[in-house]
Amino acid sequence: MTSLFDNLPLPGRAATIGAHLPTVMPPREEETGAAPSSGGGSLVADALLDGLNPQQRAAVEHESGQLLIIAGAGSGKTLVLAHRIAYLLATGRARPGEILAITFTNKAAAEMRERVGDLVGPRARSMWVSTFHSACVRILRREAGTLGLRSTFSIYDAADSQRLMTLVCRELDLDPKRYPPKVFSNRVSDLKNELVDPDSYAATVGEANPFEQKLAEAYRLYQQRLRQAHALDFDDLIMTTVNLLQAFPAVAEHYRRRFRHVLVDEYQDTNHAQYVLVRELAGVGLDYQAAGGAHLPEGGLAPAELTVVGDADQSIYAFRGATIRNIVEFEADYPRATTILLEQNYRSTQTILSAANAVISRNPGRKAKNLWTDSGAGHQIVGYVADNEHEEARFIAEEIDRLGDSDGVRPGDVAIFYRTNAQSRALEEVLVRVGLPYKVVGGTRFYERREVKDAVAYLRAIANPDDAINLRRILNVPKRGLGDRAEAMLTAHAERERISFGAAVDDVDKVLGLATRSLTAVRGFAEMMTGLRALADGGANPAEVLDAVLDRSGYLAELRASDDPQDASRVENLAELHAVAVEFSQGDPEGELGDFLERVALVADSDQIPDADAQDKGVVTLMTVHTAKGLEFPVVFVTGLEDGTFPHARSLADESELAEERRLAYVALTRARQRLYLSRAAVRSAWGMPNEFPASRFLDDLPEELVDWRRRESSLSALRGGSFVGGYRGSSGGGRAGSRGPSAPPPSPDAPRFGSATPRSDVPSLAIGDRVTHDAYGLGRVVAVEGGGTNAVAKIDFGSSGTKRLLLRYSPVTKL
DNA sequence: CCCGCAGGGCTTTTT
DNA sequence: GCCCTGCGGG
Repeated sequence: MTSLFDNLPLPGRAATIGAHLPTVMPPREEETGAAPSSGGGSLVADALLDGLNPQQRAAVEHESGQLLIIAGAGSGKTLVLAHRIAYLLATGRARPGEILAITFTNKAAAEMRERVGDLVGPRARSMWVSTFHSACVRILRREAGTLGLRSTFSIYDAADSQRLMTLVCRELDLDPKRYPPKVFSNRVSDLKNELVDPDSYAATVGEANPFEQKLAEAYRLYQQRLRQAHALDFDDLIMTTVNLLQAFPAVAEHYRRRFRHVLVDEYQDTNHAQYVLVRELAGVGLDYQAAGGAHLPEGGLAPAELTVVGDADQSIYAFRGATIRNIVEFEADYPRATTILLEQNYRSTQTILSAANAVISRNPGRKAKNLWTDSGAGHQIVGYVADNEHEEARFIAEEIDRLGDSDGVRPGDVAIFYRTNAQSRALEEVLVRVGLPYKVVGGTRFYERREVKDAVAYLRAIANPDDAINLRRILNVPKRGLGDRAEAMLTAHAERERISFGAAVDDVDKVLGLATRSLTAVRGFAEMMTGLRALADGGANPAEVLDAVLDRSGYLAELRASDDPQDASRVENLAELHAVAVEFSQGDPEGELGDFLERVALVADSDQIPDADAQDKGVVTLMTVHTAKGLEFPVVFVTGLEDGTFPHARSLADESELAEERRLAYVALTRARQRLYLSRAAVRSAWGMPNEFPASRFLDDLPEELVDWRRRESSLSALRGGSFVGGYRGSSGGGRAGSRGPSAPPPSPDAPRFGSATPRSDVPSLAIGDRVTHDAYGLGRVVAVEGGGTNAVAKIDFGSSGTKRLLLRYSPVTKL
């Protein structure tokens, strides 16, 4: 009903596959000798093993079957993968076209391509080195016909999907309070990541559960609308490819014959759909495994060699469906698999590694692993407790400045990490003030800016006339006097005639109920679009099409005419988009509009990370810890180490979420090569409201001798009588005032008390609506409760004192 | 139909 | 503290 295959004859179960494939390389038994490779010039396989440690070498040389490489942070994972690919080529065990290497980000893919290219030269070109998503797009474009899909299908990003879901919910008359489109959108994403289609979901939904029933309805309609628009959302890219491979054995066989070596990077971040995709592509099904691994179906194709690389301790994407099970259970999934452990770290000092190990070792149920290095202890970690986020930022800026003067550290050597994007503001303010050049990676992304999305919407609507979401977005942008009413008439016409929204626009003369004014406007719009499509079809490159769009639509003229300074920066952003298009055409003169749109759709935050150019002094890089994964910097500041910030408040109540936060902290710490700074703010404002936060539990785990505390406690806690030993409590018994701290006056009886630094054992159990009293804020009413037990956080409305979110364990709150 | 304003919700993390 | 949505006046 809602699957893409509805109107297509579904082949039955996989037929037995005939002829043996001609493309498999003749097996070569022992290839360890220094055989100069054939096509690759003077490349000698042995040279690829030079300088590798024994484990790395084993990972490069390993032959046949499935290989799991557990690669600790900084253990040379990318090097091993690149060398393994080059080694496959150099020994003649594979030809470039037989290799499929999958990464998560474009940046990682580009790096991999470059490194392999450096090793084997231009023949690396015919390998597929790409992200999960772009590999799927490539397959889907090629096989679009099989699916009854236009090969120029649109790719909807999260914002597009959410808009569509909002429309769908409205169409279903759902109360946005009870059934928030955003929640629906996320749930649908989860379902797709689990490969649950609308029908099977509907079948599992309990009758007594109205929420799930509505969700099932919305999912079905959402999927239908996507298909009508010839659009796929991010999750569809994976799910649809899996469906394709499973429903059409001939297609699956084609790719299995082609890709004899499948390599997957960051395997710990794969979700279920990606896991199944890998299995389908490699042809290593569980059926095969169940048969003992030795038996092949008659005349069948031997499975591809599968190499996966990952580190369970760096799995930080559970929230988007990644499951650590895929790597933890790899050996169970593939009983004949070989596992190689890379524990020697080539990135960080022993001090940094010891700190990271101390933090991660607290995670329950974790396979023991210990990173080590022979590069020495290095600098002590620097700890700092600031009074608030502005002071934290000031400390960081001063420190960067000082390091520049005393140690020649350049801005480009430095990265500042935070848990959530919102934290970047305070840091940016100070960096601007002191004049340190910086760049924020992520956050409000370039491609999410309104004007950029508008321009891209034009391009998408040109490439795919049925793309209703994007057409509707631009129908009245810039203003053409076409409002809700005109749009509703067009929609009604489309439904009556069972044509797409885009077709209705072209058919405007037959649309009933349109005012003459509107009719003229729509006609003008339709003619413009027709003209633009003709231009694109006539071979104009993306930049030229974009030019025409901005010009003929009047979009640019409108912005230029405005005296709003924001509009001036919008023009600049459009100019930047244009530059991207020009650059694209230079890199790929044959590239068509669809190719450009694909590039635009699949960019990630991490793709805009500045290269720390040796020439340049570079800029300080600010980003979330998630974005930082896979990167390294000589100097790293990890900020906001507070319980409630990092770990995030929403994870405090759940053990598995807390474990993920801990892995996140592990990732953060292991990015640092030489110097690591850990800071926290005693008070941090969110929603313009200051809140007090206790030290992060992760700080507790650090062995004391590793950390040089520049400031141990906040003024506030000193004021309170120094009952707070800033930075570390617990492990050493906690207790007395830090002897280095300023001696604190005894608390005056009427000084406000905001919280107690030592956790209380009698956490009051509160429910929404309870009336409470707080030692400082007075009477209040509980408006929300998050978490439970000792980690409970309550949002309490104190009337004139405002609404506060309090970690009850530390707050002097009494239930009335 | 367009614009301005008020109010509510929002902050995890992303291909 | 910011952005989007919904509402009312022009």
